[in-house]
Amino acid sequence: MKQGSTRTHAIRVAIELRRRILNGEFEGGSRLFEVALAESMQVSRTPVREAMFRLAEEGLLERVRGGGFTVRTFSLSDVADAIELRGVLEGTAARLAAERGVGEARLRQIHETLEEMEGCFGATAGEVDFDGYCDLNARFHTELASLAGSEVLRREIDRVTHLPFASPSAFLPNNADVEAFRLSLRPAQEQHRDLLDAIVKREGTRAEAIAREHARAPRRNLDILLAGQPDLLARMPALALLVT
Amino acid sequence: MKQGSTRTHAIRVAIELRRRILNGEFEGGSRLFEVALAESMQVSRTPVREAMFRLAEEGLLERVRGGGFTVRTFSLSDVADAIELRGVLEGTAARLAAERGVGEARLRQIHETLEEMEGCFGATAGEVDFDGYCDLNARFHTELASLAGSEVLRREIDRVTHLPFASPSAFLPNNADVEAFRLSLRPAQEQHRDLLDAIVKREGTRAEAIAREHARAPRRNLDILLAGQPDLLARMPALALLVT
DNA sequence: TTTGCGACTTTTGTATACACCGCAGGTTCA
DNA sequence: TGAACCTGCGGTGTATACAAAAGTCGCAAA
Repeated sequence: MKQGSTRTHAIRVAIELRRRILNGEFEGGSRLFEVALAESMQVSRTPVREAMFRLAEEGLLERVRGGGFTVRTFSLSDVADAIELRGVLEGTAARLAAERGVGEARLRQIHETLEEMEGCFGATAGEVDFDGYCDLNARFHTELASLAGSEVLRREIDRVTHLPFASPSAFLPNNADVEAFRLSLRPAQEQHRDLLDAIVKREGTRAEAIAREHARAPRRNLDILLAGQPDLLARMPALALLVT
Repeated sequence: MKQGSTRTHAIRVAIELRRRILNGEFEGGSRLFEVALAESMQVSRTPVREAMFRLAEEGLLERVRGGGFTVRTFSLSDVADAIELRGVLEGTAARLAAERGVGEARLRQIHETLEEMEGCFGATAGEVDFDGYCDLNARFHTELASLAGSEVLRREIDRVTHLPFASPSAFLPNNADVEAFRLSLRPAQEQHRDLLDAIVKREGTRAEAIAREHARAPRRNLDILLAGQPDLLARMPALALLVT
């Protein structure tokens, strides 16, 4: 394996392996063999093992009795639960931020992000800079997770968010062609604004409720896909782990 | 290292290392060296590394830039946040259980646990079987975590609970001599009962609120210790990681 | 005195060989 | 005929040697 951009083999293998898993290159639940992977990536078993430990920590692999790992599979209800869970955690971050108060600097920063997001919307209803919005949306949610000043909470949000279908931008990118998705962005942005408003006004319960509801947008989009666009569904990399 | 009861060296090392960390045998934030540990446990570096990966996953160790691990330290506010977080997650489990409904078998089981706990209380106010109650309390909370039928949520609760000071029975055991603790058990048991009642009646919001409030009991106990019993505080193994 | 460079040391990262465990299939013995 | 046992194979677990990188110390020059 070539000395790529990253530091250690283990990290590179982890990245490559993650890519393959999310691409659906492995059967759901199938076992991963160290030797085979090591050969296919031109490294020894040692960094492969380390990479597998890391992916297990991420929740993409599962330790199996008697040693080794299998690719973890998720049911549709797991996806729904993960989204619900992110909503609960972000809601807690928002509530605590409101209850405890937020420093000037941090508040200014996330407001700035909010205003930048505003710039992604064009004059007419359906006109949106999708990619730009996605990036900024991710940044907004990262900043939100830190807003309560709790490292414990921030970590946990980070964890849940790492599941590909539970990220704040899940079921958004590469789908600008779905009318319903584009139109859902404006209300989402309104929720962002209301959320900050509630935090500033120290309205913890309201902030929590808004954050929870806001997290459900991807869930709605998923339902739309399930109902009407199975072809698009298949193109979603986040859903390769789904077992039907 | 002798062939102990468990299967692999890596697991044994992880257990032993966890014990040492929780015993406070390492300075907070201090780095752990693979060779030194390997020698002290009479194994090679390989299982030691694996053990450290596992403990990092648990949140007891922290990866440091440039490789290696340090012992993670927690501030008092981290402890408070972890307890709050457990409350939020158990609250979610309770709410979802109420909203979705719970199967007969599971419901009967957790009710059984509840009744067993009742048996730990004696005739007079302060008379309690402390150890028995602790065990059953842990069981009750485990069953609660599964009650919503969400594997994703159950895992996350399990994770947070593994931090020693965030477990449902934290700041309970070995402290039967503290009057305030013993007296707090009866109200706690009432909350258990109310919680199940809310779930059975499908009152999700009420169930969530009770679970959240219930999780704060350890927090109150911690405050009591902080205020009046610093000597007892020092005897708490869960708090060895605390940096003041 | 301070700063920058370079060799040395320490510690982690990787490859590899070997040990061990479970399992499947065949063989042998009652 | 069936059951117990041997045995080879595919796989992970562990030890160890070596490579590479990061940190450390001292020395020299400005």
